Order: sequence, then structure tokens, then C-alpha cells
Amino acid sequence: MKNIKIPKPTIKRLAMYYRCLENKKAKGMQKTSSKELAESLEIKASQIRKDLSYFGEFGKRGVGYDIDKLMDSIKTILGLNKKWNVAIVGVGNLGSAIANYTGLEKNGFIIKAAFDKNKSKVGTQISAGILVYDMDDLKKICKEKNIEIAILTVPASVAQQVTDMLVETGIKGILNFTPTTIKTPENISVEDVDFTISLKSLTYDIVSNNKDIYELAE
Amino acid sequence: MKNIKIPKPTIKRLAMYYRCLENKKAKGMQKTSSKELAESLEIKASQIRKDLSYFGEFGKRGVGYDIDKLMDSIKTILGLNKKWNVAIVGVGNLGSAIANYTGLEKNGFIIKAAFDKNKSKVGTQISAGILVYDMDDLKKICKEKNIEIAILTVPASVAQQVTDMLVETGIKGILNFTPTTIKTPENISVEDVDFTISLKSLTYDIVSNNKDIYELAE
DNA sequence: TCGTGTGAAGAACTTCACAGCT
DNA sequence: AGCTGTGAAGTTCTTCACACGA
Repeated sequence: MKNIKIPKPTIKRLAMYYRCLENKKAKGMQKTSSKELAESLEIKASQIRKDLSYFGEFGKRGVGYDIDKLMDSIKTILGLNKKWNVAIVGVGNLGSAIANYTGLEKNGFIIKAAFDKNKSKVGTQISAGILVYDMDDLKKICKEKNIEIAILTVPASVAQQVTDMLVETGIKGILNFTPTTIKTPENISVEDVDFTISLKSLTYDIVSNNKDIYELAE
Repeated sequence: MKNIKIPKPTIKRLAMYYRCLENKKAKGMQKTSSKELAESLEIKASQIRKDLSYFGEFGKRGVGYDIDKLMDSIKTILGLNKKWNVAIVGVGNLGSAIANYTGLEKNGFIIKAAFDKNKSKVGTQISAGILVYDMDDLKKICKEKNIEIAILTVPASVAQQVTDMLVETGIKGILNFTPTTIKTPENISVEDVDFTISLKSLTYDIVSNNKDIYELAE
């Protein structure tokens, strides 16, 4: 047994490799190489090989990678070789948009329920087959439907409060779209998605002239 | 004149500090400290001080930071002390959701136009005061309205093609929501927002038991 | 005494360069 | 000959630890 520390960025890139392999497969390709992936993704080929090497040997020297096999391997690494029961918590514009995004099911993320505290939304369908439940029933329904992942799209002001409720349901992970740092026990994973931060990082980049250098008068 | 390399993560964190300061200000607070910010954001206080130190001395030793002053400074660093003309390119569920997100205007991001190639959407209002234009008029309208930032929410299949059109309009940056690596000339900034990658990184975290250690049989 | 600002040390991550299969 | 897999070198980023000012 060998314990290896996996860099966090490696995981994000694995997800990108998977996405890229899906594209190549859709184009009818059957094999590829670290060089080819590197060109599509604008990263170094050695980075790709190193990332994969943390988990095993998936390629053939002198040949490259079999797309199907590599996809399968990455799927297993990322935990995508099972279906995940997902709930959307907060049915605003963003929550609805995500519920209607068809790309989730393809990767094994099954939206089983949505929640909102607005009674006029409760009972409606947010998207084909996805019913909106009352936020008050969060615990009950999540347990019933064995929800493992919550997509949190409530207003920032109630983010922590709803997070605490979610923790109680026995959820395993939260995809946090609220512009807040939510606090959870250690054993519950959280990933933050905040596009306003990306936007601000974009304007920084623009004003600093696309250089990664900042000039200061002394 | 001193040239300093600013770590990319520092910029993202600055945007987080700003967000956090907005909250504290809304609560009526006037001053804070690196320790206090660190607790809210779950980062190390020394990280915050180091991040700020790249750009100047904003605090008082023994005292802390004046919230208003620090916000002003970060605003300037991130380029948020001006208004930005933004266009939403691709009026699907996500594009509409973003157009209706009120948090953008507050930070100086003004949505001036939306674009779609679906003629039935053209001429409608995606949100109060935001008109949908024909994708064919992208270049003309973007120049007219002096659009500086595009929020790219078109289908992945046309992402690169639309990006090329945007580049021609003289745009300065793109917030890329498509699950694709788009290619632009060096002087055009791109920030990627792909929640499916965050979601996969979340499942990795869950299956690997929240440890950052991966166990391999030898 | 308290909290900032910052060199210096340390940790994490990336890239190189080349041995080893096919 | 071509492309992977990987120690080792190199780079970037984070944390420490303490001098300094309020």
C-alpha cells in the first residue's frame, strides 16, 4: 500500500481530460496521446502524463492512450462509475437553469428533487420529472430519496442556515453556488462555484494588461 | 519601479476578500483584521496579509484595516473602479439566469446587450432593459455599444466560432461558461467557469473519503 | 500589547530530461 | 522511432516567525 498526495489541480484537470476525451470520441477517434490532449487543452504534455501517473499506467509506450480505456479509468478515479442522486436547493433563475441542463444526466448525476421555500413553487415541475418540494420537507425527502449531493442555489443570506439543514440530512457533498463561504463538518465535501469571482479576476487581468506583472512605484 | 509577480490565486482571493468586506460592511462594521477575515473565509491570516502586501500597505499595525479604505483599494486593484460594458452571448437557460442576476450591476458590470441566433428570441427582452440582438449583428452592436466583456453561454459546439467573432469585435475579455477550451489571441483574457468540473471534483472528494490521499495497491 | 508587513523557510505543484516499452 | 512514465530539478505559492509601528 502506497500513500500518495494528489495535487488538487490534478483532479480538476482529470475532469478536463475526461471532457476532452468525450469530444475526441464523439469525433470518432479511438486513440490519442498526451501531446494531442495537451494541444487541445493548452497545457503541457508532461503535466498530463504526470497527472495520470499518480493513478496508474494507462498508456502504451510508443503508442499513446486508448480513448475508451482512458475514459473508463478516469471515470473510476473521479467516482463517475456510479449514479449520483442530486437535489437542487433553491429554485431561482440559476437553480432552474441547472435543472434544465441536460449534460448532468449523461455523466450520472440524476436530479431527484428540488426545494424552495416559496409555497407557490412547491408542487410545480422545475423541469421534466423534477418536482419542487417545500424546504420544510428537506430532511424527510432527502433521506427518502437518498440524496447524496446538493446543488446550493439559495440566496447568500440563508446559505449557512440551509447548509446546516443539508448536513443533517446526511448529504455527502455540496456544490455551492452562493457567494459565501459555507461551513460544514470535515467529512462533507464542498466545491465553490462563484462566477462573480471569475469575473473580477477577469477585469484584473484586463486592467493589468494581461501581464502577470504588476508595476508599483517605489 | 518594482516588478512583482502576483500569484494567480492571490487575485481570486482578493475578490473573496472584497465579497467578505461587503458583508461585514452591510453588518455595520467599520474595521476588521486579517484574523477576522481569515475566520470568515477559512484561510490563514498570514495569507491575507501577504496577498495584500503585494499591492501596498493598507492596514495599521496594532489596529487592523478600515473596511471602507480596504474595499476601495481592492476595487482599484481589481479594476472595479470603473463601469464595464458586458454582453451576454447565447440566450439559453444559463444566459437568461445570468442576465437576471442583480448582483452584477452593483459591482459595475452593466449588461448592455444579449445575442442569440434564434430569430424568435431576437427583439425580445431577456430581462428589464436588456434587448436580444441577432448573432449576425454581433460585431456591429458590440462596437456600437462599446462592449468590453462577453459572457459566453452558447452551446459548446459553436463556442470557438463565436469566440472568433467576439475577438473581431475588439472585446477585451471573455467569461467562458462553455465546457470547452476556447482559443484567443494573447491580449484577450479568458476566465473559465465550468461547474461540471467542480461537480466531478466533488465526487472525487467524496469517493476518496475527503482525504487528500489516494491509496494504491502495489 | 496587538496586529501588520515581510524576508526566509517550507510545501505544493510543474516541468525537464531521459530510461524503458512497443 | 515514438510516446509513456517518472525521479529529479525547478518554479510557484503558502506559512512561519519576528521586527516594527500604533
